[in-house]
Amino acid sequence: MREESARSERRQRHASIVDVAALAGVSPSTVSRSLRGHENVSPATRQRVADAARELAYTVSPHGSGLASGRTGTVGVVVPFVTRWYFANAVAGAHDALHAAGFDVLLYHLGDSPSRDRFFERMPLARRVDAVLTLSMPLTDAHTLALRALDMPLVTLGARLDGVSSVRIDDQAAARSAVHHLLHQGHEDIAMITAREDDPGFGFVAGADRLQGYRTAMAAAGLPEDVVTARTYGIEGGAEAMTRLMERGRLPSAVLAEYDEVAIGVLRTLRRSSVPVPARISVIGVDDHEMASVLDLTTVAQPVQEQGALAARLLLDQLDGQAEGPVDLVVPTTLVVRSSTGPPSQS
Amino acid sequence: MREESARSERRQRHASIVDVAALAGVSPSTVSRSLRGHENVSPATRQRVADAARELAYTVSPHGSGLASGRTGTVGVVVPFVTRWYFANAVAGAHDALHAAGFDVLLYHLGDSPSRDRFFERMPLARRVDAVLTLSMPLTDAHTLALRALDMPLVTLGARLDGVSSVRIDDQAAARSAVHHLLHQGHEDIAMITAREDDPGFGFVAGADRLQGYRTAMAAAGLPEDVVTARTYGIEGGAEAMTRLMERGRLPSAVLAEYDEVAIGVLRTLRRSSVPVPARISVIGVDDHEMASVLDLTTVAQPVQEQGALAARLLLDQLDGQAEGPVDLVVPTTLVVRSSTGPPSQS
DNA sequence: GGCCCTCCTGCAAACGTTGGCAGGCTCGTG
DNA sequence: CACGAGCCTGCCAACGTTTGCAGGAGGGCC
Repeated sequence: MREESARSERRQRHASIVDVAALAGVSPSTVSRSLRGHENVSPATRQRVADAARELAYTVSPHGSGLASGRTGTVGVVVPFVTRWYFANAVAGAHDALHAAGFDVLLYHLGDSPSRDRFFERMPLARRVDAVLTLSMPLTDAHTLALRALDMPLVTLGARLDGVSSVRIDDQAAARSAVHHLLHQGHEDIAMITAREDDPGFGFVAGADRLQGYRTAMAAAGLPEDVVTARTYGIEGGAEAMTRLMERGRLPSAVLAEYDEVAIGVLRTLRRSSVPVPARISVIGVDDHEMASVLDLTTVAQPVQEQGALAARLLLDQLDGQAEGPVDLVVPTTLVVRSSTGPPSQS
Repeated sequence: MREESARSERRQRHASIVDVAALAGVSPSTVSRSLRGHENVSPATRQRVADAARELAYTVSPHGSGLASGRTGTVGVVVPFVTRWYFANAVAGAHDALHAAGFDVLLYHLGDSPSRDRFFERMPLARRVDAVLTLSMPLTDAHTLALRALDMPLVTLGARLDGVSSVRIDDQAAARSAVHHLLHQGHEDIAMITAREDDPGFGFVAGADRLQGYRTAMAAAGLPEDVVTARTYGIEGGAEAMTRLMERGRLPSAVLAEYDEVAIGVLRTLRRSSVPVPARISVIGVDDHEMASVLDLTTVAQPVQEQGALAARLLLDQLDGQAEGPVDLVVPTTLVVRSSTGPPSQS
């Protein structure tokens, strides 16, 4: 009791716009206009207001402002797993661009499929944000419906959505270029490891496209497909899938992993089984994960932070009303050859 | 013109609490109370309100609510670099705990030292959040002052701050236990690589403590110190520092890295120089980074997501007024022995 | 049957800002 | 000197909730 009242007394209320107005000797409206550099405010007034605001350490209340203007100054960034390299980097890129433009970032870390469903059902974004950025998520129809219903600027990263701007790489081409690299080195027995294609609960939505690229490239070369689907995502998934691949008896001469984390899992299994890379088997991934350089993993690199920033920029354009309609930005990838790939063994 | 008016017409305004009230045949106050399950509302009314709200797809406006109640339902999470494994995991842990408690997470990705300063000067957190969680950041006095001035619940992760609750590991003990492991294997020539100790712009604030732990353990064993400071953080820093260490001519028999990413950089340099690990040199880190298992890196593991969740819980307790005063939660670490450490070579 | 208490509900006043509207002042021009 | 055109500025009505206060209805107890 006693303590509580003491505490609430000590907690000095924030200065409000009327306090600033009083101190500056003007009306609240003038303060509002002045502080936002809006319309025509005389330099003298502007100065007085600025001084008063600084003296009172005034910050505009997002609630008051949001209520009156209908804008929140906040963008929602929706991501399945921040802990994964790709997402963390995309979030960082997007955050920095948005923050620089004066927007706050509300992070929604969705996790697995069921929590994802719950999220889209409750749609907590409704009135909290001005725009939404979704990162490479496998979206069900219900999800996209919920997103569209928000009726606000929307950009997707790493995935296509009808009528929505997006930033991504050409996943099919990336996979093809990986396959071509292997073909070029003389491989003919190339397996692909995908991450849970059928139940996309955890996967990158890009998986299907990369698989398609692999198929196209193999078919064009007249070679048979060999696809293994990991039972879980990331390193563990790759490790487990590679184990299964080895248990089949006959080892392919090269493996294309859907993304680098899978490839890293593959490498771990191979090392533990003392299968030499690339002497006995070549491994290639997609992403150019931070660790690829450490593990000497050959990979098809994509610029992740840049894509995040690009997506943010698209969002900002839409918020400015500058946007011409949805665009689909496809950024280039580059093959980074390291020593996890090489010519197949003679045998 | 035409288009625009068409668009704004189509954009159906959100249902407000008075719409719900009208539909349910009650007053807005009753809707408010009912929806928050607050005071006593008759079951019949509660049901009618719930139905009306569902029918209109009503969501409370955070702005209206925030303005009236003074609460934001939002927690600010401040992090230097989300792209780093430790931070991404801590953010994930904290987010999930906060989200489960009904809070939104405003992410502030600060980056390097200058942007950090700018952030704390402008203090955009002021009226947007109910509480703040800062993740292992080296905070200057100006920073902590700005944080305290917010006068709201505050928790730090991976760092101590006077009068503020914190969650962390015992960094000195972690480093000591790493050194003891090496001593136990017979090493006497143990170097430590720290990440930019003097200018903590990028580093974990824990670095100083880990260094201290190393010093204490070495002194207790009667062995001389050998400290190398990396010029940048993470993998690249570790790689570069190891290069310098090798250029000195005499190689230590073991290296303790301030954290796993540094150790990973060390391993990269060693592999590229064909220095066998652990035959010629042992390497140990701290964290148990996701990649440690892939690289067979011996390390002192700490539970990162759990610490994030724990920190969130502390924050929630403070928001509930349950907190007894600041606590300093120290979670245990475990030595995970893999094959990057072994007895020193006979030579 | 009357009185008091409890339970439920409505009223109205905040909360802090924005933006349309209108009015006053100043300055330039004829 | 009069008139018109800008510039600046203030007034006021939102925006959507929460919450203290008060009042009405219904039920239990004597």
